[in-house]
Amino acid sequence: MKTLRIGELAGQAGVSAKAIRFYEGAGVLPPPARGTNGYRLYPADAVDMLRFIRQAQGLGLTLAEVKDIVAIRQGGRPPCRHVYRLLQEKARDLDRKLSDLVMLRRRIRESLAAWGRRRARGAAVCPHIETPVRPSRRRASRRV
Amino acid sequence: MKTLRIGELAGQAGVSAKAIRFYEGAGVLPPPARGTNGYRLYPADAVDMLRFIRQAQGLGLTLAEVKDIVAIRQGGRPPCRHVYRLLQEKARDLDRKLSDLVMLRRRIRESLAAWGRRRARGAAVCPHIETPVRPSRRRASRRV
DNA sequence: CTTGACCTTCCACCATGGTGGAAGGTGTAG
DNA sequence: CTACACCTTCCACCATGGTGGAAGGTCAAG
Repeated sequence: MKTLRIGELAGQAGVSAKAIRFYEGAGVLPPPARGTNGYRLYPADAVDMLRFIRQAQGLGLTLAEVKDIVAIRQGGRPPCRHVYRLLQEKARDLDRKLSDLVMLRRRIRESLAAWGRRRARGAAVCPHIETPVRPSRRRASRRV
Repeated sequence: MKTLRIGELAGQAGVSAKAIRFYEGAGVLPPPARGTNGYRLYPADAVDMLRFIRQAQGLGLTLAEVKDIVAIRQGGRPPCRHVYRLLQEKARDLDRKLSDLVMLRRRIRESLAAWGRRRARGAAVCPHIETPVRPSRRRASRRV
């Protein structure tokens, strides 16, 4: 099987070599084999792994979470329940986040619409700031 | 008009005094008047301002963005177009983010379902990792 | 007068997700 | 042999959004 050096892997996966080493250091990406020269030698499927990492990351998982998932890929099956729970929780997180975001979007669109109307009538206020503050569990959507 | 010291403001707005000074330093919160003793003296509506900041932040705006908006609140009307554009763009961002998140959630739910099915049939794999990678404009939703 | 709560500034540190560069080894081409 | 691209490690730094603590000033109560 052909192995890749870090630069090739980086090129193919669309990340920087720096980032790859960073992932390895962070425990997200398993340490690869080394050549006699000390170079990292990655199996071809490391590309998929990296793409998965980017994908998961881009979709809202932190590296720490990705790490857990990737660890399971390596470690065989034992804690696969863990992934299950993690993903279940993530799905719930997303539900909350989604509804928050939908509300935010609606509010922004309303502000924009109101602004347009006032603009049309010549008022010179900036209504976006004056949106009523509904003191809810704002903390709920932080640290997601 | 009654003024508040930083601790009172912090208490009423539900943020730390540290954070308030941080916001001021970051240019998000305008520097308040000072007493002869050097204490910061906030007008009562600073509470609203802070709540607005937290709200905006909690809803996905960065402090830099909030800063722009707040600057306009202070500076009168001139760049109110700017807020308009900012919010328009934010709304578009949210559209993209929302659809990405909906996809992620669907994928996770599918993974969970598949896992349940395989589990029922006794397979010992971890399917969540093997989700196909659709190499799209993933970057589009980063830096939001 | 002392105690305690509050305020001031400043500097350091935390996590997260990296990037940049220095100093040095390796490998191939001309 | 030299040049150049590539690799190694390590340490520093960036932004973001803060928190913590030290050193000192202020103010009201006891």
